[in-house]
Amino acid sequence: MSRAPQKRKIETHDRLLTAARSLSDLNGYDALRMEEVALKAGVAKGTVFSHFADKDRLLSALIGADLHAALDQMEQAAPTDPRSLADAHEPLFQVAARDRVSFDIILRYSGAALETDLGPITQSFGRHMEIVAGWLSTWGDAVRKDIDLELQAEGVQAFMVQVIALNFCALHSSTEITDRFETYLSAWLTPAR
Amino acid sequence: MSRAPQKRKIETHDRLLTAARSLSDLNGYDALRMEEVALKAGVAKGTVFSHFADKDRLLSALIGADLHAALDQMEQAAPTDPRSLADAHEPLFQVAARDRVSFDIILRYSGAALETDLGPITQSFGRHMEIVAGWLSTWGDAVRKDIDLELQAEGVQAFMVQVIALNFCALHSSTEITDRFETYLSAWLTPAR
DNA sequence: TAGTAAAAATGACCATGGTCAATTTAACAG
DNA sequence: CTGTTAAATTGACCATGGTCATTTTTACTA
Repeated sequence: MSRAPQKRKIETHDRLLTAARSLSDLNGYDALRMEEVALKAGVAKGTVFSHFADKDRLLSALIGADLHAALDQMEQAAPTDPRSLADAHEPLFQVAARDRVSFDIILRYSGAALETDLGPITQSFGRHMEIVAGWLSTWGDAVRKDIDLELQAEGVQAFMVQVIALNFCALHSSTEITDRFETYLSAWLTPAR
Repeated sequence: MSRAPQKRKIETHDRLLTAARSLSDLNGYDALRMEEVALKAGVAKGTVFSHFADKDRLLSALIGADLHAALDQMEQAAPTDPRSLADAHEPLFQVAARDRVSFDIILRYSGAALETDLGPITQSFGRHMEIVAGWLSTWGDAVRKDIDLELQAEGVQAFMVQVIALNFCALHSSTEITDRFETYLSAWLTPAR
C-alpha cells in the first residue's frame, strides 16, 4: 500500500524551493548548482533528486512561479486593442528575458498546453491562454470573427514565443519586443476590412 | 599573423562530422557521446572541442544539414493554398520530430533568423523563409494583401514552431501536425472576405 | 511500548561534457 | 635543409548532473 506524503517531505520540499530561489536570486538560474541547493537546504544531494527528477524540473518550478507572478501582474491590465495587448505582456517578457536558461526552459515547454501531465510552465501557458481569450471576448467588432476565440488565443501564444525567441537571438531591447509583438498581433487579430 | 586553416584541419573536421553522422544514424542524437565521436574519427577528445565549441554546435551542424536536406525536398513542391503549403512542410516535420534533441535544438535556434552570427540552423530558417515568401508571392489574390510578404512568412514560421512544439508535448501524429498547421495557415494567410 | 513496513534521506559513486598546459605537426623564410 | 612560428592535436584533469544500495525516520498496528 502507498501512503500519503509525510509532513517531513513537504517541509523539505519547501526548504529546497526556498534555497533554490535565494541562490538563483543571487546569481541567476545559469549559475545554480544542485549541490549548492542541497547544502543551503541542509540536505544531501540525493535528496534534491528525490524531490525533483532532474535540474529542469527544479528550474521549471522556479520559472513557473515567475511566470505565474507575471500573469498576476498582467491580469491587472484590460487591453482593448493590439497595442495595449502587446504592452500588457511586458511582465511576461521580463521573465522570459531574465536568463538564457529561462528562455530555454520556457521555449521547451511553450507548446505544452495540451499535455496531460501538467508541469508548472505548462500550467502557466494554459492560464495565459485563458486570460487572453477572456480579454479578446470583450473586444466586440475590434477583433476578427472568422475564427474562434481559442484559435485566436493560440495564435497570440505562437507570436509571443516568436518574439521571445527573436529577442534572444538578435539583441533587441524590451521595447522592440513589444513593438514587434504588436505588429504580429495587429495582423493576426484585426478583422477584415 | 593568423594563417589560413591547414588542409589537415579540414580533413579532421570532415572525419568528425562523418563519425558523428554515422553514430547518430545508429542510435539517434540523444545517445551521441562526444568521446565516441572522437574515437570513431580516430582523434583525441580535446580535438572534437577544438572543432566544435560544445556539443550543441556539433548537433547544430548535423541537424542543420538535416534541415537543409528537408528544404531541398520541400522545394520540389509548389503549394498554392494553405492546405498544400502545410503538406509541403512534411519533410521539415519529419526532421523536427526525429528526436527530442532535434526538437530542443531547433526550437532554441528557431527565432535566430535575424542573428548576425549565422549557425547552420539559423541559416536554414532563413532559407525556409525565402522559400515560403517565394511561394506566397505567386498566390495572387488567394493571399491577404494588407500585410507585407516578409511579415507573412515570419508568421508562417511562428506557426510552424508552434505546431512542432505542440507535437512533442502532446502525443500527436504527423498528420495531426499538418492538419493543425493548415488551420493556422488558413487563418493567417487567407485574405479578408 | 515494541514491532514493522513504507517513506524519506543519505553520500559514495558514476557518466559525460568541457578545459588547458604541454606536445606535435604543418608551412613558410632564408 | 634548417630554423621558426603559429596551427593543430593531445589526454590528463575537472565540474557537475544524476544514480542507487544502504540507512534512518515516520506513522501506523497490535
